[in-house]
Amino acid sequence: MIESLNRLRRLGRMTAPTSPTKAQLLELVAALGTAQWQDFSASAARHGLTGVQAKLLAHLKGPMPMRGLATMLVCDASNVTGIVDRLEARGLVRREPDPSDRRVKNVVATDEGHETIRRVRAEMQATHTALDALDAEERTALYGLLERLRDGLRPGA
Amino acid sequence: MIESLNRLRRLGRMTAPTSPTKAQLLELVAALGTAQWQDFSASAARHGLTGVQAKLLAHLKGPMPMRGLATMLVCDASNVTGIVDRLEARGLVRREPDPSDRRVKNVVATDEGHETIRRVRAEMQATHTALDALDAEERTALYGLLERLRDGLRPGA
DNA sequence: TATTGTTATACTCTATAACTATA
DNA sequence: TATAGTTATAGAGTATAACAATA
Repeated sequence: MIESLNRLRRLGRMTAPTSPTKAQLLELVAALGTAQWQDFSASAARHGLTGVQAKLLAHLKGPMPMRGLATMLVCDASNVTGIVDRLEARGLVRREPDPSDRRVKNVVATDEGHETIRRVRAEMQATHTALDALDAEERTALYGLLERLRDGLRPGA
Repeated sequence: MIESLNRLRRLGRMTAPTSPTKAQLLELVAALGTAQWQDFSASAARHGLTGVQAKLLAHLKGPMPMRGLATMLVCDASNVTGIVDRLEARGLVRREPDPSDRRVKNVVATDEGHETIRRVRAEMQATHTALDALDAEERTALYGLLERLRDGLRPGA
């Protein structure tokens, strides 16, 4: 237990001999965010998807109204029409009428849609080896820290 | 020392009672990356900049050739022309000839460019309070971990 | 009246290909 | 020949404003 914490500390000490400032930490978070998005987009592109299309598909666990997708993507609802149009044209999602509100259209992933995003996810996991060195306790600590960072960035999330 | 490590661990325990899987960690890294970019873009927009424009300006510490900017932004060189055009039209950057290679144009931030990006950075720091709770040792550990994550995402970086 | 989804429009970012001027 | 920067072009994402259908 103490050993895993010491290891956690050693991981930090390895590359940052002096204590980083808040500005340096924010810069690194930005670099990590950029790297994450670029890798995800590149992986998506290998499967014929744009980054945004893959992101929508990845969040589509069940039927979701267009409006909900706009909220998830943090963009105007009018944009979702085009994004879903292109995914639907490729047979990766379907639009279904909502039984309880005829204004609403629910978007659902097709089998091919599920399969495609599954491959993108698998590819991401395969190329991310940095996390494999962490044991269960270290992952827990890291998860909590990242969660706090994210909540700090988006208080409402 | 041990106390700060325990605190680090407690921070993790707080919101993740069970050990997260690699998939869950990657999903959280993605969410953090998205949140980071959206906050940065929103801050940039408040100062009349797009996210990419602000990113270019933020990395422009000294004179940089167009080619170097393309490498930094991880995009084709042809895109940089337009991005710099728009920044230059607003008086935030200048193009200067390179003395040693007449093919090269070096981009430099104007005083107004520096001032604008300084305000964006200040705004980001002000809204990111999550890091303030960490002491020097915790920041060091976190920095090292984030660095490892980033390097795992982009082995070449 | 308010909300959902869509259309029309304009702008930015993106890659590709072709061009020029230099090296 | 190769490289730096640009132009032209087409596609995708973005916000704004207006609209029809429904609540």
